Amino acid sequence: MVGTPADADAGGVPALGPRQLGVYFALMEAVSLLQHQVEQQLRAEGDLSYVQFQLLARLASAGGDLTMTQLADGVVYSRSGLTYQAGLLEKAELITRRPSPDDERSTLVAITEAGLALVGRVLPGHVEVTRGLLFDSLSDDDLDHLGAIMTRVRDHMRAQPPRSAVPRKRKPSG
Amino acid sequence: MVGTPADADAGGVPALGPRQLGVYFALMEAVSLLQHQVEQQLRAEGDLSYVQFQLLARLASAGGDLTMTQLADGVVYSRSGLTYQAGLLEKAELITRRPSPDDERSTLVAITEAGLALVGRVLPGHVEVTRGLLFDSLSDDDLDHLGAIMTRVRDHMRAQPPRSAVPRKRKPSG
DNA sequence: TATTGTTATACTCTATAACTATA
DNA sequence: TATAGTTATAGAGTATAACAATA
Repeated sequence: MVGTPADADAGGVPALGPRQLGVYFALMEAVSLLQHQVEQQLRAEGDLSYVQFQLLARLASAGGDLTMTQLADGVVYSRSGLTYQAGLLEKAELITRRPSPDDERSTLVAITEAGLALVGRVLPGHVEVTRGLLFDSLSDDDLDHLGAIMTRVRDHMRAQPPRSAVPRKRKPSG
Repeated sequence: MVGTPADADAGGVPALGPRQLGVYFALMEAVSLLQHQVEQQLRAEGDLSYVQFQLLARLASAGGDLTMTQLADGVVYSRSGLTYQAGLLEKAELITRRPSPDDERSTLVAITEAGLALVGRVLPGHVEVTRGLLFDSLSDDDLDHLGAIMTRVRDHMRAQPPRSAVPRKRKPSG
């Protein structure tokens, strides 16, 4: 913990909602551990990164095709990054890309049969890992609460102006 | 959502606790968005990655020195990765490394005055970002619940045998 | 022999900027 | 002019394996 009451204002660490900081660090560490395990599973069973899995899952759940921009939303933070990942997935024949007839600037991305099959093959193990690490520790009530909280938080974050929180730059050490 | 009741068993996606999947995806996306914003802030105000911030924060809150192994725990998943990061932090004079007198295999890592100052300089903005994105959406009750849940989950994950969930390898597509 | 940490190396991923083409 | 996407490129980060030194 960084800002417990005891050491607040000692060593330059300001006194700032230690309870919230504790929650924040617990959240980040738990998700970090979960994500690491989940990545191991995806790599082992499907040779996929988590980002690639997210892209495939998004395409699998979308009714039809998605444009690159739609596909990127919330998963990848630069267009070139998505182009790179889409290139890999296309080379592995898990997705296809074709120009949109409506707007010829756009690229329509679709998941292939092989892509769907891979998602289907990987998902059980994926759920198994999350169950063992996350859901086994949660009561039904916890699950409801966590779901309500994180859905609200996620929607709030999505609605946020993307770069509102990058203030003036104060160059530090080097 | 990948496994809602409607499309379960359609397209190869098995029917597996859709409610849990929803909670899981909301959690992962929310934290991903939060982490991305937080990384922007740390980079802008302190020229730090999140991993580097974690390492400094851990050293700042530890009473005294930590060994490399202690420092790595939960933050970095390979020893060479920590050596790399420690090298950067040392070069920036934010930490020091020296051989342990007790066990001469070990390296003792300590945070410098500059390191403490940097943490102190970066933390307010960090808290500000998390407040805007996370805590503003949470009631006091939510905060209690989330804290209780994530602390329990984190401790459960920490106690887990690290590599229990990496079953047999089925090579997939490429 | 086991453990702590470093080094060498290869690889994955991301981001910025320049570019093309369409709206 | 603005938007969608790609390409080139550079940089950060990670992991594996081989290694040295100590327990």
